[in-house]
Amino acid sequence: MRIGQLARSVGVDTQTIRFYEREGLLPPPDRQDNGYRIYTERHVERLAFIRRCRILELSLAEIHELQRYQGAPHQPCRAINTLLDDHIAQVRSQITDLQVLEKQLVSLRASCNDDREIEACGVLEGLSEGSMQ
Amino acid sequence: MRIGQLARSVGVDTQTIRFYEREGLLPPPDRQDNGYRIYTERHVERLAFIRRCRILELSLAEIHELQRYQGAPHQPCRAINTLLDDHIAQVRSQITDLQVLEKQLVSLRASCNDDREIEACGVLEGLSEGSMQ
DNA sequence: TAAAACCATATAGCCACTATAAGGTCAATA
DNA sequence: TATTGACCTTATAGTGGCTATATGGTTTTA
Ligand SMILES: [Zn+2]
Ligand SMILES: [Zn+2]
Ligand SMILES: [Zn+2]
Ligand SMILES: [Zn+2]
Repeated sequence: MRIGQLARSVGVDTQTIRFYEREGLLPPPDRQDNGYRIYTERHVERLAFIRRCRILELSLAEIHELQRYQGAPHQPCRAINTLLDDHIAQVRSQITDLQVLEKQLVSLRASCNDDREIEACGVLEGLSEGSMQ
Repeated sequence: MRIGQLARSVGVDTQTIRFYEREGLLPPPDRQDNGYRIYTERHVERLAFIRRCRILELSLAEIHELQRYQGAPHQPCRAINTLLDDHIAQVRSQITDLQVLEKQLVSLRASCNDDREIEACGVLEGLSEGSMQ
């Protein structure tokens, strides 16, 4: 199949497919005489794998690492699980950070109603006077 | 004061200060005969304002907008409060998204313990077989 | 036969910086 | 006086993961 069909069947832009190839995540496929890329079913699987990883916000580097593990099927899988644990930890810390941020923003927002002049806006005051901890 | 002292007093890199100037967030200061930038106390305040906004993850575009409001002190402040409301909504949606992500990751992680071969790793299986919703 | 749809490469843009290179200026020290 | 070191300048490229644009070749369809 050609790149357009691969793109449609996995739900990715053709540009993204070429990008993954350049980044070494997707092996370079054979070419037709006219230079068009020809993909096989294995490419579909490989690309779908990448997409599922990306949905989980694994980085391209992490995906690369997972692909290397796939090439050594008899090693213990601890490294894979560790990779995922680290990723989970990072997501949790992002959540925590955003929750702190949300509290600060809500508290700032509470310092003003909608019926003031900008001069007297509590939000702008809060941002200007650095009463942030 | 020169750029280094401004940078230290606000806790920013000198590069970042020049970057803000290029982006129109910080007004271009006067120059000494040798070309060095000379900053005033107003620049300190302005830069500190930007930094406090950035800590709250307001975008440079949003900061720009806030600065425009500062120039019209007798307008009603509704637009400012709306800007903040939108930002809070965005932060909350990020949190929600990350919480969904965390659940998916934890469930994937639960499908494997640390004592398997990569071939049998539940994590890799889950990523390969697309049993994701 | 001509238009529409597809393919190719190369390049730039997004965000908010951060890093590097290559050089000019100034004060203090050996 | 010569040189070190700290400071300043501009210009350019890199980060991540795409996405958009420009320019042109190829295939399919009407
Ligand atoms: Zn990760
Ligand atoms: Zn207000
Ligand atoms: Zn925002
Ligand atoms: Zn495992």
